[in-house]
Amino acid sequence: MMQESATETISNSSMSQNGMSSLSNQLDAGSRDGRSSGDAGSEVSPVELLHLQQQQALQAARQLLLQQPGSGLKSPKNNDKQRPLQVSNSRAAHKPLHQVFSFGCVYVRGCKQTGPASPSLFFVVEGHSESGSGAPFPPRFQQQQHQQLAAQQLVFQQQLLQMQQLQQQQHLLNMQRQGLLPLPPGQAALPGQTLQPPAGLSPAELQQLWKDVTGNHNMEDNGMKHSGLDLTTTNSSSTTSSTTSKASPPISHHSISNGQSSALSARRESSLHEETGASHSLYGHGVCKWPGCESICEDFGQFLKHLNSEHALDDRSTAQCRVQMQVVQQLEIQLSKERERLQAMMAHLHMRPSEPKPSPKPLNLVSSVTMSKNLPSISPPNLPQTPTTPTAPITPHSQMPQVPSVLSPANVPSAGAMRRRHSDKYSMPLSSEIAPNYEFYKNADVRPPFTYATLIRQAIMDSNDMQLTLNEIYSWFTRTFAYFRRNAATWKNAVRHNLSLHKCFVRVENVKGAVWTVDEIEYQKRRSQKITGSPSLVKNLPSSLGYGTALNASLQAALAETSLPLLGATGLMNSSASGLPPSIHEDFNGTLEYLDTNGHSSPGYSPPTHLPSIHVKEEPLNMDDDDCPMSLVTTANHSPELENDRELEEGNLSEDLE
DNA sequence: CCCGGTATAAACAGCA
DNA sequence: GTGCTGTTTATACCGG
Repeated sequence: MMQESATETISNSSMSQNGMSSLSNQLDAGSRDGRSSGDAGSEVSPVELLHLQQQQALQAARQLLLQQPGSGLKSPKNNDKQRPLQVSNSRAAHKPLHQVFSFGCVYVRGCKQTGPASPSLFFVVEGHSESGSGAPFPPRFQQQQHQQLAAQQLVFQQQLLQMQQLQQQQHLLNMQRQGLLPLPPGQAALPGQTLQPPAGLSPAELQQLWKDVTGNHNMEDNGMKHSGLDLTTTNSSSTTSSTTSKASPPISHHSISNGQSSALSARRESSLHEETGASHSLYGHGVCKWPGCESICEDFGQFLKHLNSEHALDDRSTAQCRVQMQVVQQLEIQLSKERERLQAMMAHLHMRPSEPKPSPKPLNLVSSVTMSKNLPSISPPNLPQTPTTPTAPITPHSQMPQVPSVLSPANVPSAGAMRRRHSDKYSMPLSSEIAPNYEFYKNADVRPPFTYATLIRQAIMDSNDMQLTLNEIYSWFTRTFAYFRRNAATWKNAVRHNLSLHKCFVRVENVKGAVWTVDEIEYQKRRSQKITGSPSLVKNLPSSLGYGTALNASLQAALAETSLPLLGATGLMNSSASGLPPSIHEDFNGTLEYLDTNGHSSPGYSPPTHLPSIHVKEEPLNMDDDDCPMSLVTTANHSPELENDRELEEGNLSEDLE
């Protein structure tokens, strides 16, 4: 089985993109069908109406902008010049989402409950698809199909909504990264809101939807507005090219953003939008939202003064900015993961019919998702913690397009097509990977995307006395991973090989015989060797720059956001940290610690360098509802997700990703 | 293309 | 002799 893994990996990885594309096409077609049927009744779809309205508003805003000297939009000519740029940005920001959108389906928490693993849903999808193609059905079946269709639409609508949220999040991220993110209040409620699906909504409803999504900030701000436009346009009229094309011209916030979030532009915005004193991403609710600042500014002007004086271009600001960049990166990674999950879900739903897989095991369904999630990228599957709670996010990384794509374990005799570990280098640490997927790996015959060394270390760390005999390590492997319940000779040999090979594994003679322990220093040494980039700056930031608590809170909040999917999953499965399956947490040093079901770390795992802040659940000081789209999530976050905090911090310390 | 890390396979030795 | 444990070597893949 191992023999073919290499070639399998190659072929799979090479196929992943294409496979995804084809899937996308299929799904796209499916969504088209669904939408076309819905829009067939009206000449102008609600979406189009809304789009037109938004277009008009945008045009008006553009006019205002064009009248502003030095606005970067001095002339239509300039405008044209910028268009490509804007489009480019837009593409960069939305491409993935668009990709997902093209599926006509969005990840929804609801899916976690019903789950993509729902055979009925799957059947519905299939039936719908066939219906779209004009496949004849018996009357009775048609009725049934109709009901199924409705159910399917509901699910898809929910997913679509989720998609919107995702897209918006990404958009916000981009904006934030560019320093011009006017984060409207109420955004935080986004993830949890039970908004009505775009499809079939009236223009008013859509407007309201967008308002809700943007926290009622809306059309005042070009950026947000455009964002909204993109959102609406993309999600609901991905097939109505005419409408979509109209959306491109607008001079979006991108233009402004590209011009930096200078005081000038901010002032411009302020003048543009009377009551938009808070149009600056760093200013909201009369408070400077610079990380760790929170200075109160009576008005926007004062804020600008404050900004220029207190947050001028210096080492500190630069460093803080750098940290913020990392936060954004984390968020983007998470977004990427979410996107992958969605794609995996869609892939699963669509592949399912063509793959008569009579596996009654819910896990298999999950497995399919997991494996297919690898399509475009990598990262280990973040699967449901329990077969009954198919929620955990798939954690693919767009940076790792080499991920082998395995449609499903059932299809791949050797689920271990992945010859190389993924998460080690590009994805989340083992802890965060395995923790949420604990049950999955335990039951699904999927090769864990971790190196043997990582797994061995985890096994040892997982023990009570931090030492295991070879046999116990074997047991841990088989106990923890279904994948290692076969081909014992192969992986056992590999385990032994790794134990001997890596200096980080130390053999200690015991009364009972020989046991293996982990030389953490050596292990970290190994890890650090793989680290790319200098962590020094970030590492020293909190102390040297006085970032302090606020920064930590910010990072944690961001990380909490990063764990949104996990959170969502967790939220469904557990109202609190308790009840979670054993989760492994990783601290700054990359050491893992297992949490018992009560969220308490097992004795002996507390790393010496453990930072208190890691475990401290702080309310993000600098993150109010305005700038934290997922603040609700953050607030609702629980200890299980804190691991992500640590991951981030760990990431900052460059000690995490192998 | 080179190099390092990793996975896999296998040979080999020591030991119970 | 057999099986387990541990070491070492060889080969191949992959990503930087």
